[in-house]
Amino acid sequence: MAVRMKDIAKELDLSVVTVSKVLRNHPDISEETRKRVLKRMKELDYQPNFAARSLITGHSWSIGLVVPDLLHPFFAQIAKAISAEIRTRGYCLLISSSDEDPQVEEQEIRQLVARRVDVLLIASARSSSADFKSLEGQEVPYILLDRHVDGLKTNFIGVNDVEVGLIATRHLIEQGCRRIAHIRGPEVSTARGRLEGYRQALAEGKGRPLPEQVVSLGSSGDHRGEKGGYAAAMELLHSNPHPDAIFCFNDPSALGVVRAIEEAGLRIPADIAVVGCGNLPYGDMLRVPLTSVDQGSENIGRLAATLALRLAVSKSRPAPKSHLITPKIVVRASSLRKNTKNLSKNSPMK
Amino acid sequence: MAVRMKDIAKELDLSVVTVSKVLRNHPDISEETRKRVLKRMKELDYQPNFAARSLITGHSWSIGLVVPDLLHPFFAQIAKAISAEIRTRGYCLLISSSDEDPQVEEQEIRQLVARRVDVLLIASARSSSADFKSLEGQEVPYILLDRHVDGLKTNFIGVNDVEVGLIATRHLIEQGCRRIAHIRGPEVSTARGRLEGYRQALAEGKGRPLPEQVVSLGSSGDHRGEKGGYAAAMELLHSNPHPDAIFCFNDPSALGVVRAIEEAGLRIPADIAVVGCGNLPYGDMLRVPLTSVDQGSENIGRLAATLALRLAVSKSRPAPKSHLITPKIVVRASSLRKNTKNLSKNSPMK
DNA sequence: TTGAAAGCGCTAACAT
DNA sequence: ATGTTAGCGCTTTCAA
Repeated sequence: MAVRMKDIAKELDLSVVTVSKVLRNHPDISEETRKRVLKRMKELDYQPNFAARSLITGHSWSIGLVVPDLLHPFFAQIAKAISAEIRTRGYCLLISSSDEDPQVEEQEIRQLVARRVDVLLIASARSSSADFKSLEGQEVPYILLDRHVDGLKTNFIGVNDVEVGLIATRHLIEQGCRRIAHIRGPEVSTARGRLEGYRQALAEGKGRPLPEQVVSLGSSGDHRGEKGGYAAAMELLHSNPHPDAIFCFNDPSALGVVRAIEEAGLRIPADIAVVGCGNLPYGDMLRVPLTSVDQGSENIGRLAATLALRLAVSKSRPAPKSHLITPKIVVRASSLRKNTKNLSKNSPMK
Repeated sequence: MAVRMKDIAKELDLSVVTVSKVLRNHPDISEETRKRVLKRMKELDYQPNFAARSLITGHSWSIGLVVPDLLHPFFAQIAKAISAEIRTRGYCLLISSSDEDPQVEEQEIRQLVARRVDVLLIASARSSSADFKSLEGQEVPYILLDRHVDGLKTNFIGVNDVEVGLIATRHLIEQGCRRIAHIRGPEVSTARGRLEGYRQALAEGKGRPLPEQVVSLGSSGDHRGEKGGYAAAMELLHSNPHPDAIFCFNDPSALGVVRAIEEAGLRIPADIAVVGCGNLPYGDMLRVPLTSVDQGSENIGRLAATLALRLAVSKSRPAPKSHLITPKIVVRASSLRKNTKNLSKNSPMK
């Protein structure tokens, strides 16, 4: 067995309580005793038993994170940022990748609740507020990431998705595009918001609103969305006249769109401009460097960690907070028809 | 507070023990009692307290994973695969991203040990076996992933790195390249192995061995290695004559190499062929589709999970096992000078 | 088939 | 400044 407080206490002829106090920097300990205990702890490489500590304090000093897909850079970046942030405060991160499966997500959340994580961070694959009923019942505080649920008054950290749709579409209009299509994502808040922003931008001009043309990615299990984007683009290419710009729900689908356009023998951006969403790593190294809306995933991670730590310690349950990141567009060749002041000078590679 | 066994027991006029037995499917329980208890548990949404259970059983039903960088698709894929594999068995995954920092790694490992994870999976940023002394002392079994440490008899799951270097270099030779350079990685087993394979391949021909030319990526903190690859390529381009092929330690550095070559006004692969390592997602969508050695990260994750689960339950400590994945080359335009039978038919996008 | 007693390793409240 | 007592929620052992 591992070394226990009892062992150290016995060796040093002290009580367990004294040893415990030393461990937690209790003030009522003489310098001498403290030194003796600390020394022996070092020598024996003592590690306190968290299970025992958790049992009595009710805290687990761990934070749970559920994401739809850990491989997706957006979520990986969030996870990484959270990990870095909480580790300095002695917290651990329990991560679970739900594979975009609501069933799995539900089950994993139960797991994490049973393990008494101090806070739960969820980038949910579900969309109905009913799904969160069970969570509301629990006393574990939780934060929704990226995707929120209508009618659920809860902590939320994500991107202003309407703004995403707005700046992407506005950018395309500025580039002279007039038949701008949108490939929308599944029925989650992010897709709805981006669609809404797209529509707002189309309606914004002085004259009559630009025509809207929306197709759906479908909710296939293919997380990369490359295939979905390809299929959706094929549909758009067969319309007459075909669009002169496509704003895509995410970068993977945009890559599929690029492929479809190239196969059709059309040029990007001359015939059709393309804008994605997420600012994929190495977007600047692609065959057609991809214009994309950056969602600041690192910021989301940092903010989430900060809020999580606050919730973890606060005994009372503070009023839910919403935090919206403002997205930024990163303009690259896939949409650059003329020089605009919007062009980011040092097109970030992240 | 959450519902406890005691509450259920009292309500149903049973003892805690009986409830506990029902929970764990103990056979000595009458069908009727079992049903009653199970029903009430459902109604109250009872979640057993893992801390209490762990304290007494000594198992935490959790597995720890330490990776250098969660954002790197290679490690993200491993994490995802492990997560999927262990979740079905009721285990949780504690992930920590060490940022390639040995200090952080050490600290995180201590954390995980203190939390009594049942198994520890480590893709280590360290290279000396001395670093693992403290772990040897602990009773927690651990598995090294991807990078192993010489002289440490331990569980290991990774790629046959010599084979990686061999097939990459052989491929370049087959393509007619004769001045093949290698940009090697930092002093870890993976970099050493690939270098070794590179050398073996150069020596393999009938005539006298092809000349070797090796530069180092340097151990900069830049995980993407894009900058490092660029710098290393610049060095190679200034040699006279410059190489006609470059085999890179990883894909990010290969991207930097591509950039350097293009800036120098040379063609890929006509003037210089490039091969990377890791088979980055969307490698086929790059400006220069990148030939790369796939390391089967998903397999590594699955194997790691399987072995981890075995170690988690076995009371005795089985003899350490090593498991080497055989890498596969995915040939794309960056190295394709002539048609070869090596060209994978359906150039996988994963 | 059920339950009483003991205790996992630690912390909190209260002596001394 | 140090120790005593009690108990966190559960499992294990053994008795009924």
